[in-house]
Amino acid sequence: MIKPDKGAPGNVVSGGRERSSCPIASTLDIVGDKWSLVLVRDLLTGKQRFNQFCDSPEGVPTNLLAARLRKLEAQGIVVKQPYQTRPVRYAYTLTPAGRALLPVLQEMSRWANSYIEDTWVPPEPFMSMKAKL
Amino acid sequence: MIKPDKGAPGNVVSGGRERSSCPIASTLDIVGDKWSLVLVRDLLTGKQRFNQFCDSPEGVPTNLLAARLRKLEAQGIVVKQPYQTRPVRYAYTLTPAGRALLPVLQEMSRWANSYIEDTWVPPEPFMSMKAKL
DNA sequence: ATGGTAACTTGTGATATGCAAGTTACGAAT
DNA sequence: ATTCGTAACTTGCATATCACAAGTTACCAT
Repeated sequence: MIKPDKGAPGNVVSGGRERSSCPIASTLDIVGDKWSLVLVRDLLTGKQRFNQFCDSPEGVPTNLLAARLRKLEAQGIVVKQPYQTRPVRYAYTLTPAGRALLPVLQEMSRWANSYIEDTWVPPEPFMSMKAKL
Repeated sequence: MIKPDKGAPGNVVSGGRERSSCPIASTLDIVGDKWSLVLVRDLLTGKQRFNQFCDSPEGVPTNLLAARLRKLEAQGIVVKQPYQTRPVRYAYTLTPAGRALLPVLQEMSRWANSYIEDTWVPPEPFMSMKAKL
Protein backbone atom coordinates (compact mmCIF):
# COMPACT_ATOMS: atom_id res chain seq x y z
CA MET A 1 0.00 0.00 0.00
CA ILE A 2 1.32 3.36 -1.06
CA LYS A 3 0.45 6.43 0.89
CA PRO A 4 -1.00 9.18 -1.24
CA ASP A 5 1.44 12.05 -1.65
CA LYS A 6 0.33 14.70 0.78
CA GLY A 7 1.90 17.56 -1.09
CA ALA A 8 4.94 18.98 -2.75
CA PRO A 9 8.10 19.07 -0.61
CA GLY A 10 8.29 22.33 1.22
CA ASN A 11 4.57 22.47 1.69
CA VAL A 12 3.09 22.80 5.10
CA VAL A 13 0.39 20.52 6.44
CA SER A 14 -2.53 21.52 8.60
CA GLY A 15 -3.90 18.26 9.90
CA GLY A 16 -7.21 18.17 8.12
CA ARG A 17 -9.23 20.53 10.32
CA GLU A 18 -9.21 23.52 7.98
CA ARG A 19 -12.17 25.82 8.25
CA SER A 20 -12.07 26.64 4.55
CA SER A 21 -9.60 26.95 1.67
CA CYS A 22 -9.39 30.70 2.11
CA PRO A 23 -5.67 31.49 2.32
CA ILE A 24 -6.20 33.78 5.31
CA ALA A 25 -8.30 31.30 7.28
CA SER A 26 -5.88 28.50 6.32
CA THR A 27 -2.89 30.48 7.54
CA LEU A 28 -4.66 31.12 10.81
CA ASP A 29 -5.49 27.43 11.12
CA ILE A 30 -1.74 26.77 11.10
CA VAL A 31 -0.15 29.66 13.00
CA GLY A 32 -3.20 31.48 14.34
CA ASP A 33 -2.80 30.81 18.02
CA LYS A 34 -1.35 32.93 20.77
CA TRP A 35 2.25 31.68 20.58
CA SER A 36 3.23 30.30 17.19
CA LEU A 37 4.12 33.59 15.51
CA VAL A 38 5.95 34.78 18.61
CA LEU A 39 8.11 31.67 18.31
CA VAL A 40 8.64 32.25 14.60
CA ARG A 41 9.76 35.78 15.49
CA ASP A 42 12.31 34.36 17.94
CA LEU A 43 13.52 31.81 15.41
CA LEU A 44 13.90 34.51 12.76
CA THR A 45 16.01 36.55 15.15
CA GLY A 46 18.40 33.73 15.85
CA LYS A 47 17.03 31.90 18.86
CA GLN A 48 17.27 28.16 18.58
CA ARG A 49 16.95 26.58 22.00
CA PHE A 50 14.13 25.81 24.38
CA ASN A 51 15.46 28.01 27.15
CA GLN A 52 16.07 30.90 24.81
CA PHE A 53 12.39 30.89 23.89
CA CYS A 54 11.53 30.80 27.59
CA ASP A 55 13.61 33.92 28.13
CA SER A 56 11.56 36.05 25.73
CA PRO A 57 9.68 38.82 27.50
CA GLU A 58 6.25 37.35 26.76
CA GLY A 59 6.97 34.41 29.06
CA VAL A 60 5.50 31.43 27.27
CA PRO A 61 4.59 28.61 29.67
CA THR A 62 6.89 25.64 29.11
CA ASN A 63 4.09 23.17 28.48
CA LEU A 64 2.72 25.37 25.71
CA LEU A 65 6.20 25.99 24.34
CA ALA A 66 6.82 22.27 24.04
CA ALA A 67 3.39 21.73 22.49
CA ARG A 68 3.83 24.55 19.96
CA LEU A 69 7.30 23.42 18.91
CA ARG A 70 5.92 19.92 18.38
CA LYS A 71 3.02 21.23 16.35
CA LEU A 72 5.17 23.56 14.24
CA GLU A 73 7.52 20.69 13.55
CA ALA A 74 4.64 18.40 12.52
CA GLN A 75 3.39 21.14 10.23
CA GLY A 76 6.75 21.59 8.53
CA ILE A 77 7.50 25.08 9.79
CA VAL A 78 10.25 24.11 12.21
CA VAL A 79 12.90 21.41 12.27
CA LYS A 80 14.37 19.96 15.43
CA GLN A 81 17.86 18.47 15.42
CA PRO A 82 20.26 17.56 18.20
CA TYR A 83 23.20 19.92 18.59
CA GLN A 84 24.94 17.60 21.07
CA THR A 85 24.67 14.12 22.53
CA ARG A 86 25.37 13.10 26.12
CA PRO A 87 23.12 14.67 27.18
CA VAL A 88 21.04 15.15 24.04
CA ARG A 89 20.05 18.72 23.48
CA TYR A 90 18.04 20.05 20.59
CA ALA A 91 18.18 23.09 18.35
CA TYR A 92 15.12 24.34 16.52
CA THR A 93 15.36 26.12 13.19
CA LEU A 94 12.91 27.30 10.56
CA THR A 95 12.19 25.54 7.31
CA PRO A 96 11.84 27.60 4.12
CA ALA A 97 8.10 27.72 4.79
CA GLY A 98 8.80 29.06 8.27
CA ARG A 99 11.25 31.68 7.04
CA ALA A 100 8.69 32.74 4.44
CA LEU A 101 6.48 34.02 7.25
CA LEU A 102 8.85 36.96 7.65
CA PRO A 103 6.81 39.36 5.46
CA VAL A 104 3.71 38.63 7.55
CA LEU A 105 5.62 39.55 10.71
CA GLN A 106 7.10 42.64 9.08
CA GLU A 107 3.63 43.88 8.12
CA MET A 108 2.35 43.19 11.62
CA SER A 109 5.24 45.22 12.99
CA ARG A 110 4.52 48.08 10.65
CA TRP A 111 0.86 48.03 11.63
CA ALA A 112 1.61 47.94 15.34
CA ASN A 113 4.11 50.77 15.10
CA SER A 114 1.47 52.87 13.32
CA TYR A 115 -1.57 52.05 15.44
CA ILE A 116 -0.56 50.73 18.85
CA GLU A 117 1.10 53.12 21.21
CA ASP A 118 4.54 52.47 22.61
CA THR A 119 5.37 49.42 20.55
CA TRP A 120 9.07 48.85 19.95
CA VAL A 121 10.35 49.66 16.51
CA PRO A 122 12.11 46.50 15.34
CA PRO A 123 15.82 46.75 14.58
CA GLU A 124 16.35 47.89 11.01
CA PRO A 125 17.91 44.56 9.93
CA PHE A 126 14.68 42.77 10.82
CA MET A 127 12.52 45.12 8.78
CA SER A 128 14.77 45.10 5.73
CA MET A 129 15.58 41.41 5.94
CA LYS A 130 14.50 39.16 3.11
CA ALA A 131 13.79 35.52 3.78
CA LYS A 132 16.13 33.04 2.14
CA LEU A 133 13.95 30.27 0.73
CA MET B 1 -12.52 64.37 36.93
CA ILE B 2 -10.88 64.15 33.59
CA LYS B 3 -10.01 60.85 32.05
CA PRO B 4 -6.41 60.62 30.94
CA ASP B 5 -6.04 60.60 27.19
CA LYS B 6 -5.41 57.03 26.21
CA GLY B 7 -3.75 57.78 22.90
CA ALA B 8 -3.79 59.69 19.66
CA PRO B 9 -7.03 59.48 17.67
CA GLY B 10 -6.85 56.59 15.28
CA ASN B 11 -4.87 54.50 17.69
CA VAL B 12 -6.09 51.15 18.73
CA VAL B 13 -6.40 50.07 22.35
CA SER B 14 -5.63 46.68 23.74
CA GLY B 15 -7.14 46.69 27.21
CA GLY B 16 -4.02 46.57 29.29
CA ARG B 17 -3.20 42.87 29.10
CA GLU B 18 -0.30 43.14 26.64
CA ARG B 19 2.32 40.44 26.93
CA SER B 20 5.07 42.83 25.89
CA SER B 21 5.65 45.92 23.76
CA CYS B 22 6.90 43.83 20.87
CA PRO B 23 4.90 44.95 17.83
CA ILE B 24 4.28 41.36 16.78
CA ALA B 25 3.10 40.19 20.20
CA SER B 26 1.03 43.37 20.58
CA THR B 27 -0.67 42.84 17.24
CA LEU B 28 -1.49 39.30 18.26
CA ASP B 29 -2.87 40.53 21.57
CA ILE B 30 -5.39 42.56 19.57
CA VAL B 31 -6.30 40.44 16.55
CA GLY B 32 -4.53 37.18 17.32
CA ASP B 33 -7.51 34.96 17.90
CA LYS B 34 -9.24 32.52 15.63
CA TRP B 35 -11.86 34.88 14.18
CA SER B 36 -10.80 38.53 14.23
CA LEU B 37 -8.75 38.53 11.04
CA VAL B 38 -11.37 36.45 9.24
CA LEU B 39 -13.87 39.19 10.09
CA VAL B 40 -11.47 41.90 8.95
CA ARG B 41 -11.14 40.00 5.68
CA ASP B 42 -14.93 40.00 5.27
CA LEU B 43 -15.13 43.68 6.13
CA LEU B 44 -12.38 44.48 3.61
CA THR B 45 -14.32 42.63 0.93
CA GLY B 46 -17.49 44.59 1.51
CA LYS B 47 -19.47 42.65 4.07
CA GLN B 48 -21.12 44.83 6.66
CA ARG B 49 -23.89 42.93 8.37
CA PHE B 50 -24.14 40.28 11.04
CA ASN B 51 -25.79 37.72 8.81
CA GLN B 52 -23.30 38.32 6.02
CA PHE B 53 -20.48 37.34 8.38
CA CYS B 54 -22.45 34.26 9.38
CA ASP B 55 -22.66 33.24 5.73
CA SER B 56 -18.88 33.04 5.28
CA PRO B 57 -17.69 29.50 4.63
CA GLU B 58 -15.81 29.25 7.94
CA GLY B 59 -19.09 29.34 9.86
CA VAL B 60 -18.35 31.49 12.85
CA PRO B 61 -20.65 30.72 15.79
CA THR B 62 -23.02 33.62 16.40
CA ASN B 63 -22.03 34.08 20.03
CA LEU B 64 -18.38 34.45 19.05
CA LEU B 65 -19.28 36.69 16.15
CA ALA B 66 -21.13 39.04 18.48
CA ALA B 67 -18.29 38.92 21.00
CA ARG B 68 -15.60 39.60 18.37
CA LEU B 69 -17.49 42.49 16.83
CA ARG B 70 -17.91 44.00 20.27
CA LYS B 71 -14.22 43.57 21.03
CA LEU B 72 -13.05 44.92 17.68
CA GLU B 73 -15.30 47.91 18.17
CA ALA B 74 -13.93 48.53 21.67
CA GLN B 75 -10.40 48.31 20.25
CA GLY B 76 -11.11 50.85 17.52
CA ILE B 77 -10.83 48.53 14.56
CA VAL B 78 -14.50 48.42 13.69
CA VAL B 79 -17.34 50.93 13.94
CA LYS B 80 -20.98 49.96 14.36
CA GLN B 81 -23.72 52.25 13.16
CA PRO B 82 -27.42 51.70 12.54
CA TYR B 83 -28.39 51.55 8.89
CA GLN B 84 -32.12 51.65 9.70
CA THR B 85 -34.48 52.18 12.62
CA ARG B 86 -37.73 50.33 13.27
CA PRO B 87 -36.38 47.73 13.67
CA VAL B 88 -32.83 48.90 14.40
CA ARG B 89 -30.26 47.09 12.33
CA TYR B 90 -26.55 47.71 12.38
CA ALA B 91 -23.80 47.93 9.79
CA TYR B 92 -20.19 47.28 10.72
CA THR B 93 -17.33 48.98 8.92
CA LEU B 94 -13.58 49.26 9.40
CA THR B 95 -11.79 52.24 10.88
CA PRO B 96 -8.54 53.42 9.26
CA ALA B 97 -6.67 51.18 11.73
CA GLY B 98 -8.80 48.25 10.60
CA ARG B 99 -8.27 48.96 6.91
CA ALA B 100 -4.54 49.20 7.57
CA LEU B 101 -4.50 45.50 8.36
CA LEU B 102 -4.86 44.80 4.64
CA PRO B 103 -1.12 44.30 4.01
CA VAL B 104 -0.98 41.73 6.80
CA LEU B 105 -3.80 39.79 5.16
CA GLN B 106 -2.21 40.12 1.75
CA GLU B 107 1.06 38.66 3.02
CA MET B 108 -0.81 35.84 4.73
CA SER B 109 -2.55 35.09 1.43
CA ARG B 110 0.73 35.10 -0.44
CA TRP B 111 2.25 32.75 2.13
CA ALA B 112 -0.70 30.36 2.05
CA ASN B 113 -0.76 30.26 -1.74
CA SER B 114 2.92 29.34 -1.71
CA TYR B 115 2.99 26.83 1.12
CA ILE B 116 -0.48 25.42 1.75
CA GLU B 117 -1.97 23.22 -0.91
CA ASP B 118 -5.27 24.04 -2.55
CA THR B 119 -5.75 27.46 -1.04
CA TRP B 120 -7.83 29.82 -3.10
CA VAL B 121 -5.95 32.57 -4.90
CA PRO B 122 -7.64 35.80 -3.83
CA PRO B 123 -9.26 37.91 -6.55
CA GLU B 124 -6.70 40.21 -8.09
CA PRO B 125 -8.41 43.38 -6.78
CA PHE B 126 -7.86 42.16 -3.23
CA MET B 127 -4.17 41.53 -3.73
CA SER B 128 -3.49 44.81 -5.50
CA MET B 129 -5.77 46.85 -3.28
CA LYS B 130 -4.25 49.58 -1.17
CA ALA B 131 -5.90 50.59 2.08
CA LYS B 132 -7.35 54.11 2.21
CA LEU B 133 -6.33 55.55 5.55
C1' DA C 1 -52.91 35.25 14.44
C1' DT C 2 -48.99 33.23 11.84
C1' DG C 3 -44.74 33.41 9.61
C1' DG C 4 -40.40 35.49 8.39
C1' DT C 5 -36.04 38.11 9.15
C1' DA C 6 -32.00 40.33 11.44
C1' DA C 7 -29.35 40.50 15.26
C1' DC C 8 -28.38 38.82 18.89
C1' DT C 9 -28.22 36.02 23.95
C1' DT C 10 -28.07 31.92 26.86
C1' DG C 11 -26.80 27.27 28.38
C1' DT C 12 -23.77 23.59 28.36
C1' DG C 13 -19.99 20.67 27.22
C1' DA C 14 -15.38 20.50 24.95
C1' DT C 15 -10.92 22.40 24.16
C1' DA C 16 -7.09 25.47 25.06
C1' DT C 17 -4.36 28.16 28.12
C1' DG C 18 -1.73 29.38 32.43
C1' DC C 19 0.84 28.26 36.58
C1' DA C 20 3.55 25.56 39.51
C1' DA C 21 5.92 21.64 40.40
C1' DG C 22 8.15 17.45 39.11
C1' DT C 23 11.19 14.54 35.95
C1' DT C 24 15.23 12.91 33.15
C1' DA C 25 19.82 12.82 31.79
C1' DC C 26 23.80 14.24 32.21
C1' DG C 27 28.55 16.93 33.72
C1' DA C 28 30.97 19.16 37.41
C1' DA C 29 32.22 20.17 42.08
C1' DT C 30 32.86 18.62 47.01
C1' DA D 1 29.63 8.90 46.31
C1' DT D 2 26.66 12.52 47.13
C1' DT D 3 25.12 16.95 45.96
C1' DC D 4 24.52 20.84 42.66
C1' DG D 5 23.43 22.78 38.36
C1' DT D 6 21.48 22.93 33.66
C1' DA D 7 18.64 21.98 29.54
C1' DA D 8 14.62 20.24 28.03
C1' DC D 9 10.94 18.85 28.95
C1' DT D 10 6.18 16.46 31.42
C1' DT D 11 2.27 16.37 34.66
C1' DG D 12 -1.68 18.03 37.34
C1' DC D 13 -5.00 21.11 37.90
C1' DA D 14 -7.60 25.52 37.74
C1' DT D 15 -9.37 28.90 34.67
C1' DA D 16 -10.62 30.80 30.26
C1' DT D 17 -12.09 30.44 25.68
C1' DC D 18 -14.65 28.07 22.12
C1' DA D 19 -18.34 25.37 19.73
C1' DC D 20 -22.98 23.96 19.10
C1' DA D 21 -27.77 24.32 19.63
C1' DA D 22 -31.59 26.64 21.10
C1' DG D 23 -34.03 30.61 22.54
C1' DT D 24 -35.08 35.77 22.50
C1' DT D 25 -36.43 40.48 20.82
C1' DA D 26 -38.27 43.66 17.77
C1' DC D 27 -40.19 44.38 14.03
C1' DC D 28 -42.90 43.92 9.09
C1' DA D 29 -45.84 41.20 5.94
C1' DT D 30 -49.74 38.15 5.05
